Amino acid sequence: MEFTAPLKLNHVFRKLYAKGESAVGSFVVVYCRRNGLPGNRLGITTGLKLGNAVCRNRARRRIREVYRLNEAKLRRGWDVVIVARSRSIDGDFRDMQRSFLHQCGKLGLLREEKS
RNA sequence: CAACCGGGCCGGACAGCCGCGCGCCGCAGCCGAAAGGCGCGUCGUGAGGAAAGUCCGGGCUCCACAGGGCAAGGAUAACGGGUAACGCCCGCCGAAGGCAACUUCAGGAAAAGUGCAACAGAGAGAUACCGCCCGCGCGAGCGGGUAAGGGUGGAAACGUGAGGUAAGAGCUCACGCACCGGCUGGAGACAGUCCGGCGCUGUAAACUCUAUCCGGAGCAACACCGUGGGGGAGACAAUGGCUGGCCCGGCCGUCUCCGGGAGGUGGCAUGGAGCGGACCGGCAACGGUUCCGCCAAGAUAGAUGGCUGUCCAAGACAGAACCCGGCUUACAGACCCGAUUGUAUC
Repeated sequence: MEFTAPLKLNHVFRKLYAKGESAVGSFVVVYCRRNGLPGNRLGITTGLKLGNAVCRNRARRRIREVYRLNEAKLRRGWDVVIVARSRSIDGDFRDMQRSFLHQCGKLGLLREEKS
């Protein structure tokens, strides 16, 4: 990924859940907050409720792929945490991308369209 | 051909584009004095038969290791072998099931002792309800004998037949059964048309007894480098604490709360009780190591995904986390080998 680092510190996750902006979609829940860094940091949460390890892996990979394909459209300097919901395991991929972009638009994460 | 039984093997494939972990090599790219790091590119490689449950057995690591004794707890349970070891595997015995191939087994001891045996039933190692027989009584009944018959029950005085008797009873006999001792066979569990004794219910998945084994915790172990801190408050001063049960012995100021803190490297992967084939030994598990092949994930918010197309039997269960040997559980289906039974044909 071009400008995104993994987010691994547990206290950052908790801070985002507590103070970050959020948007709920049918595939995922997105939390975000400015981080004061030049790039973004991405964290993916796949809870035990989703199923066994295979299901959780699959959800995480599909979410990472959605993020990767649409990374160029996002603003920089944000921490983003994406929480998987059960449809992110085997829902339609194009619907999932559309839903994610809509959520990002709500949160003001999308870059201004260059006209 | 069908049904069934046992074993083995595989568990979507191929192509294109984009993307990821690791390794090697390259680079007139960036940082650095250098070592090296970052970036980019080529090539290679990249989850399972159960990776799972964490149920057993080990390796490895630390703790306790100056020990000694006792107790407790846990595990296993026919016999012989295999193995580093096992509660695993193979063979075999016994029991149960199946026409059979074959499958299943918490398979030591009830004559060391204690307990329990609900309901039913007269009675559960202690018994006479009905019945049968004898005696007494006019009679209802009473006293005694009796386990052959009835009924109850998972289980009722070893079973069947004959003799015997007042009626009966292993009381006696024949055959059988169970147990104990001998003899014969077998390496042994065990088996036997043999001989003698004996006739004593079940339950140990009740306590218990017998034999064998077991120190504890785990890679978030542990080692090294680095960072922060080396502090404050309180309690008890031996009649205390530690030596994860107790005693002897040994050691020591101890304990609780609050505050501060940053992580990295090794362990860790070209391995090892390794896998496959041939040969030799063995019924087999397995061993020999003689020969020939095969082994290449190693993350640490945790690498396999997305899209498109083709094919088919239409993709199940499911993701390595220190490493091995097993067990158990989950699983759409595909293929191969062998055996049994039935049917048809020769």
